[in-house]
Amino acid sequence: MEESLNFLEEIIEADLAAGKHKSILTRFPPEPNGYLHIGHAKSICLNFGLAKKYGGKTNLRFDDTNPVKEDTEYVDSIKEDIQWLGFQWANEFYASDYFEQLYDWACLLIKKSLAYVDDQTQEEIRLTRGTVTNPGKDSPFRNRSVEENLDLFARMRAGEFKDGDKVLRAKIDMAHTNMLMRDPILYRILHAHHHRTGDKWCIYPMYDYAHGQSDSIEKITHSICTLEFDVHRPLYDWFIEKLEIFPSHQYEFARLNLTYTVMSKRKLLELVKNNYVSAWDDPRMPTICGLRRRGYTPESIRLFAEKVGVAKRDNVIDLSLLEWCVREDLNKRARRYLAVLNPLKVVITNYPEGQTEELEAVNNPEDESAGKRKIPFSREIYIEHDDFMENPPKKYFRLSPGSEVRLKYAYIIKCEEVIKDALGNVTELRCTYDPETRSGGGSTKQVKGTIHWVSAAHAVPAAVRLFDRLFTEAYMDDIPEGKDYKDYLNSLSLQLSKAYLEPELANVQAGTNVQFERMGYFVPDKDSKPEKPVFNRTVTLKDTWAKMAAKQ
RNA sequence: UGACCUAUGGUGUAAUGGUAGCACUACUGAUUUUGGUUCAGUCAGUCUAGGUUCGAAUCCUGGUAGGUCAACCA
Repeated sequence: MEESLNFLEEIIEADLAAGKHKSILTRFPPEPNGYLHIGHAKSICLNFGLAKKYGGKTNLRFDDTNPVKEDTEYVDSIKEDIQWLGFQWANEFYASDYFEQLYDWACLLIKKSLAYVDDQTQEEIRLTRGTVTNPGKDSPFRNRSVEENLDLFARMRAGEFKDGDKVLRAKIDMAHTNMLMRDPILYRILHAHHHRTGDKWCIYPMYDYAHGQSDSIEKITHSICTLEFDVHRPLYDWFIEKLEIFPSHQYEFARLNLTYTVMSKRKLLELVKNNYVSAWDDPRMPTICGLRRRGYTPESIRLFAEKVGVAKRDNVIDLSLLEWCVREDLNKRARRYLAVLNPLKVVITNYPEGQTEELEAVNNPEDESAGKRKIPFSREIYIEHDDFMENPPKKYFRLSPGSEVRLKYAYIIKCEEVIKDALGNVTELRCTYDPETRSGGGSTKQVKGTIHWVSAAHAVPAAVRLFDRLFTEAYMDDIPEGKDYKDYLNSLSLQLSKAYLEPELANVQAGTNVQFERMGYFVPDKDSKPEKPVFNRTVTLKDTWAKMAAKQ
């Protein structure tokens, strides 16, 4: 059975078969102006994955041609995230490494009468560019002599002019149907400090003038980018042709869109800047570092990238696929523990006071080699508040007055009495247990429900936040207008301040992924059918654990 | 009233002129010390109208729908 190829793999295989390249070289070219998100992860997995599959290499190149937006902080985070995802670049380059070469090539274009210095204002340039349906008009400066252009361009570099006074433009065709070909700007004057070149330059190349040539300099064979750069390809090719340099080729694929998820760098930056979230790595963020804090593994993200596929049509991936990918990975690897997030006290009235026994629990039901552990059981325990309902709907399997339920790894208990406070809130349950039903004791008694619990005397209080789907749902398609967005986000965040954890969890190392036994909650069904549980959203503890340890 | 890109179940993605397949979701059943997991199954698709062909998701033409392009951003 032959594995089917995506369109990029087909292109590469054809190129390799035709002897066009001996091996392939791809690149991942982020602009260091923000943190990487799940959309970049797709691109990273593609570029590195393709190179790996065909025995090639991948460069990391920072597209740092706009100093006013870029920062070293972003460079560092990008490198960290790529490595965390499990990829290693062959070379670390910067577009700014090529500024001198790019300048020389610009002079070459001038000499070939293919570029000129334009004195028009930004406004004039915009107006004379025409529209998508109307051709543009030639600049009055379009036919300056080579000598004058060379002189002016050198003086631009020397800093003789203010920002915006002049630009260098390619001389192509002001009536071209592709707006990008209407004498695109190559260089603009920007008296700004660059995070790498400092104050050496006051003219900076534009994306179109820098990207293809950078690819060419590095001899990138397959320059893979997203669909919106499709219209840039003729320009990309134009520079390579006129400069007669290594013919890199650009290929476009559809970028990733995820339901309920904000993916624009601009909006994510807004969330951080306005303190709607704590930082770029806030677990509610769709950034790679945010996903990492939420407990996503590199493996799960790589699996996701593989599952979403690569094509040229616009797509919106269902968030449930991403969630499926973590569960798929973690179900097999992460140990499971008991933790009660929203506790309700239960006193087992017929269990001897002061008695404690150790019960055996399985560390991972899908992996026997993970072994077993002991958990303490005693007269007073906490159960999940949601696991008790005073007036249960028809198909409720858990505790309600008079009903029986199994405590995972322990006994079957029966709810005998409900205790309420003055406001009528349920504050405690009185239950009895059946000593014959100890787990593994051979009892044949069956009950419909099994719930998790922790011994009140032994439990560890958790002063941490839990990261799970509730956070995920905070990503809406658009950021709501107004200032209550922060409250909105917080209302969707699950506070774990009340939670109690099984004592063994205190020994778990920081940075370990763990899963809690059924992290479920009830949501009313849209068609107002009886409410329906949503289950096992693979709750994981990661960096947060270190914070909790520090507090104690 | 432009150019370019795209169109396959609810969502993605295969099939490259020869049986429309796979995954996620939803639903059903089996197993189950959590309703999770696992296993089995069900629902559901070629935008439209012509044309070429023995045969079209695939090639051609015309429509339609969506996307991209008019930063001195990338």
